[in-house]
Amino acid sequence: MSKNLVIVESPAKAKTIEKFLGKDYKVKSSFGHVRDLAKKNFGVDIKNNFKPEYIIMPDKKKVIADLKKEVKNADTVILASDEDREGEAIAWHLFEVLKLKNKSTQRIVFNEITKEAIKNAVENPGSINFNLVNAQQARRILDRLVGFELSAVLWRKVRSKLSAGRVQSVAVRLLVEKEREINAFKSEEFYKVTGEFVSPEGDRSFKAELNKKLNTEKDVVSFFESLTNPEYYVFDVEKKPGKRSPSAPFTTSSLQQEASRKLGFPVNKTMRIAQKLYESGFITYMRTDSVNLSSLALKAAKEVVEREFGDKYYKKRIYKTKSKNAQEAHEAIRPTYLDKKSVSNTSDEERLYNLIRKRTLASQMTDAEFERTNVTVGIKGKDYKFTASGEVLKFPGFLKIYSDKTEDTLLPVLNKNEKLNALYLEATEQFSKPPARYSEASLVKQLEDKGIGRPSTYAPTISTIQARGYMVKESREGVKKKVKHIILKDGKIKVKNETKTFGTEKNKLFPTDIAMVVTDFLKDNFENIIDYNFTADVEKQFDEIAEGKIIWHKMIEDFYDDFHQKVENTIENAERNAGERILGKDPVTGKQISARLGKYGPVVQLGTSEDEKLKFASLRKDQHIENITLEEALELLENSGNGRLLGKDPVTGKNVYVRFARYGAVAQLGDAKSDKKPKYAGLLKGMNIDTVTLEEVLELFKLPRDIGTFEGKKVVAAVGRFGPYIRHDSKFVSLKKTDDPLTITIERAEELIKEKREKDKKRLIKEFKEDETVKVIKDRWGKPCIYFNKKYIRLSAKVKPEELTYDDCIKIAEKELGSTKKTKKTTRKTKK
DNA sequence: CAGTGAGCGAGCTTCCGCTTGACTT
Repeated sequence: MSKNLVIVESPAKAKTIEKFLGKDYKVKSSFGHVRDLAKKNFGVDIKNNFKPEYIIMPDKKKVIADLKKEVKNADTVILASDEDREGEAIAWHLFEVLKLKNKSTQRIVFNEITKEAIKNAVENPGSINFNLVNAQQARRILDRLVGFELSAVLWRKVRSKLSAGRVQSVAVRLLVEKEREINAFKSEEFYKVTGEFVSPEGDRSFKAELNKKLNTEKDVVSFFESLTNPEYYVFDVEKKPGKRSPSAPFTTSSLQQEASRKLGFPVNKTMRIAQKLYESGFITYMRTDSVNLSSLALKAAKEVVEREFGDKYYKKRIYKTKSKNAQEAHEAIRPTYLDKKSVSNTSDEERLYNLIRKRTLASQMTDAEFERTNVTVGIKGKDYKFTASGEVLKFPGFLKIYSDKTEDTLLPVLNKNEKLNALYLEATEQFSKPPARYSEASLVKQLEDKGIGRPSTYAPTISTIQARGYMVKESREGVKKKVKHIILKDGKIKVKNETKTFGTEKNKLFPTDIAMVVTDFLKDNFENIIDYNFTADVEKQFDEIAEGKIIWHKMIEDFYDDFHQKVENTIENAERNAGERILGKDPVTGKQISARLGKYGPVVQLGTSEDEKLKFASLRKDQHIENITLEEALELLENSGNGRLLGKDPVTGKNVYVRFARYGAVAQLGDAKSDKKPKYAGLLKGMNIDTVTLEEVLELFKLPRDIGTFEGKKVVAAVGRFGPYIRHDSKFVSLKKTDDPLTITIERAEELIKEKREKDKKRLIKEFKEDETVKVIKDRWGKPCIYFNKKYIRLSAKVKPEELTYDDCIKIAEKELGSTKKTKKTTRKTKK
């Protein structure tokens, strides 16, 4: 019988600790918070000193029931949640919910999971720190009040189901302001001038760059023309040593950034894989803001570095956190066993583990040492200079393990005043770059720098602002621009025109129109809440609560009085905000033209609500309320429903357009207005609305195409919502990337059909005579499920899929679909 | 798949942080 029950937050941690503590201790986990504010009435009694009403979170009912059983069997309950504000609150909530007694309850903390630290903690128990608990309650209640009241204002003034909050609204604001900076950015052209120089003997050569940017083609040409019989020489050679130090071990945020940069992982993928590594016992906890390594880890790092690389690579380093608002309840993210070089066979886990291991070891290694050489090339009688720099690694230090793309750039040995010849000079036209858009990881970094959000919320925050329609993550093709390339060789100047792509974006975050409208609205009415310093300001006050200097509900009251007044004012006075921008007047009808958010997205509108008849046209995907011009709006209204006119179909004589539709780019045969039913065809991958030709589009209208018969049934090739496919016997088979629906042969189609049948057979677990459309099959992830009414219903692990009968399946399906089916009202459609 | 867009207004939505599975098409 174990006499002591220890409760920690994470089950993986529980397992480890149980090993350290021996038979008298049972270690269980609370799985994080167990209680939260009720939803009704905000879960806060505003008139009664903001008294919170807590309820057990629905998904924790079972956890609590289990813990209650364990409590009954224990003499002493030891609350061992994390050593921070949230952890202290968890301990208190457990105390309350489990109805613990002061006498038989202890509170312990440790920030290192080692046998020594835990034994030490158990031997020195304390009690719950209520100041810290109150600081957490203040944090929670403030977030609830701000979140729910602001969201409710948005529902009334902008659009239903929107959200706002202390963290997410600032994240959205960052995206919006960056986007506007980029839009306002005026790109300037300039010329980068470089030359290749060579010693008179021809044995040593190097490239160097002019120390001055030239702005126009004219400047370049006159500079080149001024170089009649130029005398180049080595003006200066400078050598100096350089050093680079390793970075601190990983925190959640820095891990997300590096995994994004080096492995191309989105933040949620990084966290999912890190969680796996943690659960398998390979790394320490992955949600942390600490850069601290335990004494044990430091010792292990020393051993591994000295063994693998030798003494002169080891250097003990202690890092201090720089991030605001850090709670440091955990260690930095590091391997649990540093000498373990490899962990598993899935390559993503392996790669992330390797990154963590190398970063940890590197953090305890010596500096990398360089020798940097700067060479300046002069021209006799001119002020212009060319410069080149080279870097040679003298001692790798930590770079031995944590490389940062450092290649030696070698310069030849050169002597001051030595003569040089130029093989050629060249000038390439460049454009100054606008500020970089945020990626997921760089947005997280920005939030962390401002002390907003916590390690456990970075990834969820990104998902939330995306789910609310404030942001899209996209890759966009750059714009092709003509650039000039001017070359001076053998005293002759040549000008070449070249094409270069600028501004290509890969997996970047773009704020939507609704994000701009909401941000402006919040800025106008709740400036202080989405101020970048708001979190830092309230954090200061939470700290004072934690130190017992101020009373938590007084702090909330001070904040809320003012805040709530603003909420009331806004509801009363602010106009409904659809982000309307008046663009001007229609030169034909004289009616007003405006751009705003419509029910289905951004639109331009002809006329005002007083006018009899309004006309609308949706904005294209690449157009925004922010910056659409009157001319563009007129064009949209003019072509409303049509799009870019490509020409006429030679057969029917009808107009052919390409336009954006609900699910992507389509070609359209016939006018939306005059023709009853235009014919549509989805564009193929690689076709672009701006570049596709009439000929290519006319080909598309040949689809669906009969390609022959197979087993006595017709085979048809076409393009659908999910791409090109063939249909046979009312079954669909997707085409492979290399197949073209316009040219695919019946032979190839047969192959694909057979392949699909084979695949389906492997997926099939069971089918029924009663109804052919109901099956038990494996889903995309290989998990057994019921296929019913074109939907997949996942089976719980307890059910044996092979033993299911038809009736069982129907029962499960009805239960699942019935319970999740929401009473969705169909919008009434009226036709005038 | 390839249209729609006001207002009418019932009943819904929403926050941040701490944790894992269960879930996804």
